[in-house]
Amino acid sequence: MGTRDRQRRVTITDVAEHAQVSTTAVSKVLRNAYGVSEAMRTKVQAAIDELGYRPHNAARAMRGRTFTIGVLLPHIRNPFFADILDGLTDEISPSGYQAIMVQSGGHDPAAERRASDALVDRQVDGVLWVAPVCTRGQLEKLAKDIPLVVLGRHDRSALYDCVLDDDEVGAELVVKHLITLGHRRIAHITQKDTVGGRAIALLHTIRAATYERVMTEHGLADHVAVAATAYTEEGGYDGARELLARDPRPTAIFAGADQAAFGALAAVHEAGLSVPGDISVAGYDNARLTGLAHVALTSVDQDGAIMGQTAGRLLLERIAGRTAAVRFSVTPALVARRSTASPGER
Amino acid sequence: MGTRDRQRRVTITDVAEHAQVSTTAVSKVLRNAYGVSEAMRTKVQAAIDELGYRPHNAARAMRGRTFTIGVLLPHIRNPFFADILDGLTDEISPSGYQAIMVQSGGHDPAAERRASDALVDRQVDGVLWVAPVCTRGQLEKLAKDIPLVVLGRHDRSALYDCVLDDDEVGAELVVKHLITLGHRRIAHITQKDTVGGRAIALLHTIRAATYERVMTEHGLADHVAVAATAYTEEGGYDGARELLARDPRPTAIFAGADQAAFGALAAVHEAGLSVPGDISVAGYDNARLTGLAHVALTSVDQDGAIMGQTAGRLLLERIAGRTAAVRFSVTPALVARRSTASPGER
DNA sequence: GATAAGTTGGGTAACGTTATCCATCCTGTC
DNA sequence: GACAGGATGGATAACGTTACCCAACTTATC
Repeated sequence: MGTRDRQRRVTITDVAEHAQVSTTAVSKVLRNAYGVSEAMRTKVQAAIDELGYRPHNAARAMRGRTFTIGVLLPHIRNPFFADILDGLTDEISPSGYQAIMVQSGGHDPAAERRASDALVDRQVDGVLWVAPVCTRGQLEKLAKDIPLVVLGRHDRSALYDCVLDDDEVGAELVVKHLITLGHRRIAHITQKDTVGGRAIALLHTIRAATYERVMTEHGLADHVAVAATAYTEEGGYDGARELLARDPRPTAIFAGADQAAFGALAAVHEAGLSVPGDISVAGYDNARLTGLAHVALTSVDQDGAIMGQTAGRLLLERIAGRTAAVRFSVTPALVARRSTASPGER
Repeated sequence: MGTRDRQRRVTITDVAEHAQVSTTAVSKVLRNAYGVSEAMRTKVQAAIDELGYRPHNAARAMRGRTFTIGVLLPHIRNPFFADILDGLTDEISPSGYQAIMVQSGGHDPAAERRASDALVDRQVDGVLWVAPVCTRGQLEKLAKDIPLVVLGRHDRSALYDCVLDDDEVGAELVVKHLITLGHRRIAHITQKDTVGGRAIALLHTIRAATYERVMTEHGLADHVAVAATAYTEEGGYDGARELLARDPRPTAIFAGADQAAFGALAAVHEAGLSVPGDISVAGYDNARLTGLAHVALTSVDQDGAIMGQTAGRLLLERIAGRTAAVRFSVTPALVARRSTASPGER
């Protein structure tokens, strides 16, 4: 440990001595527990302030709560996650809770498992898991130990709460928007399933299925064209190249995520085609960059801040004792920008 | 706490019983401590695997290490931070360490303070602080308690290590690139200082100062034009509008960060001007999106993964006992793309 | 004025781990 | 064969906090 001379921390005992009371009394004040007079509260609070005492989290974790919420994110490259986190923080910090994040690593279930273990080992009071790829069984196993809210999955479970975007509505908005503009050959870029049948609950599956449904409902079943790559720039690039090579070429591409739409835009430009003159492109997520004047991507806005805020509220409720499962769905909205137009129009 | 029936955790005692040895022996095996025979090691390890034991982090924190590195990020909207985090994770996970992230909130020193306290309270073994805005004194105070590596600040201190990009080299590359292309009226977008004199150490100050130095060295002192807004899209947008309104108009804009460059691009397009026909635009950071075909932003690449990896190594060294301060500087490289060209050229 | 009921404050045993001792046991050495 | 010295394993006291008790006191009730 080296010779670092960490000055000894101020403990609850120091505060108790300084205020001439017992450690129990101090602990009660800290936890807003029953059985503390107003006089006691002010006296102890004064000592706390005077000594600059802060509770030792690890010691707390041995007995009670840690006042920590663990957030599992696949990665931190998607600005949508930042919105979620901000919403969560707004909701939980007034109650003295702190959010800590851990990267779960996206597709690799083993890495994801390690990340979730890391939070459990650190005794967080609750977990917000964004876009998990593991099985529902594993989520339920975790939920038995710790209050859990899952964000961005269409699973149903009696053991944890779900916060999700209504991807069916969102995808329908995009496809109908393109149809209304006059497009018929509308293609879709989705994510390739890495895992088997259980993927049904994942949001990209919903978006892809809705795309096919709406196309079929409008008599465009023959024009369904799907490239299964990934919700990344590279995936969008590869997917768009694949779709553009088809004959006849689609006049519109609906990418299941903005990141993929960015990649698709690059591929379209590279092919010497113009947007929206030759090809309309639409995304999903309404990431910050979509709004920039030179990108102006049509997208679907899901209010990440509200989702994060709700997740926070649900976690606090669960920590307080609620056991019944709750499901919260956000209705998304279409944001039409200049990347989509009627086919043939400039 | 509700009626959740958390099944009791497997503890070191359970492992000891199962392996018919003392808890001390198990602890020694876990920590690779001295005084354990090969036979003992395998026996204990077998029991650990069989019972699926995982060390209880909070309990560890009471006595020894937590095997946790805390990472303070201003926010998670900058993909450059993701590179840093990935590099850090690669470096520390083989040693059994786990990184947890906390948002420090950017400009607000009070929020930053709360975030850093949160990590200290959670007994992390070391802290990587990315782009702190607090005073050097506060950093040193923290460094007295916990091994600290600061990333992205040009401070010097005997108490903590620094990992930084050589912003002087990077900024010089950009300005010289533009001058070589034939530009003379080169403007710069920088960040407005929120805090007083100490800001000298922050990277935007270095980039701005270098811009002025190189301009002056090339006899272009009269053409120096700086807009002090912020390293955000909005800041870039506002800054570019301000610069474009000047007479004579600059022929090139060097934005101190890619995010600002994106905003500047939007403003240029909105003004009906073309890039690079009318205006060349360059950024700094080489964020992922800069490479996309339809953005193609000239930028400066600083290898975030290497920086994160180095930070991880330095932290492990400090945890192991090193006390001498180290300073690690990464030399950046220019990535010229289509957003810059000779003035008047199309 | 005796008793019950409620309020307030404190003593203390955990929680799971580690580090410092200490007690063996084994292996050479003279 | 006595003894030193190293290797190995274990007992045990912390670490800072909380929650379950119980004791003492105050107020209400008959």
